[in-house]
Amino acid sequence: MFKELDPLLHSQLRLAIMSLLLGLDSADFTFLKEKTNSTAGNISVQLDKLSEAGYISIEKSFNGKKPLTTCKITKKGIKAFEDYVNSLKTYIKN
Amino acid sequence: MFKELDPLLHSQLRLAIMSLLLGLDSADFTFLKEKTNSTAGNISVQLDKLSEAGYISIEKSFNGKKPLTTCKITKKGIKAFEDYVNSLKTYIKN
DNA sequence: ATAAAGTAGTTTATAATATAAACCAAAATT
DNA sequence: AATTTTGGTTTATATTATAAACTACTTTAT
Repeated sequence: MFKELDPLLHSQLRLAIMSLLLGLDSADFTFLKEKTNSTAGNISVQLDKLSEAGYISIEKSFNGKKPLTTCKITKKGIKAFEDYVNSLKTYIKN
Repeated sequence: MFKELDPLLHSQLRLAIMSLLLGLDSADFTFLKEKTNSTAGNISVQLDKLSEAGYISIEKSFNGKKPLTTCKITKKGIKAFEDYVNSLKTYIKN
């Protein structure tokens, strides 16, 4: 009947992050922070969780002298997102 | 960009309950418990929350000698569900 | 040159949530 | 009459989301 909803994706902020990353080659910390209208702390925590799950990859470098955190969605992440959306449909369709 | 997700509906079990109620005239406690594959305690708590928010109405009666808790979705609940689905679409549509 | 403000984050604390476990009362079963 | 089942509620616990506080540096103003 109802499919399980991956708890890692069933979170407003993490879902927003994944949704953004799905449409882009990559995105940096500040971009995600602005687009999601969230706080740095919250973003930081959620990126870690997504990264630990293997849903995104994170690269830390420097943009000139400033730290730069770049995120990409992984294949596993794309799959998880698609599965999540499919599961969701068992709740909201019709 | 992303719309807020009503935290009351952004919960697997409450969403399942609402989804069920949306398609029925009414449903009783046991039915909801079985269809959602959840525990009585969890159902009880979530029904209270939905009821307090005015998303459902709860009627307690007896079926012969057995207690019977009957739930109906309210107009407010239907509206909230629709809004939730629309908000959700800002995250999952491509 | 140095103080103040801004950037790009991380870590820690707190409040809210979901969930399960324990419990209760009555009814049905053995 | 003791045990199990039914239909729940209440309480406890573990997880989560979120914000607040902090770090480390850079840029800007004085």
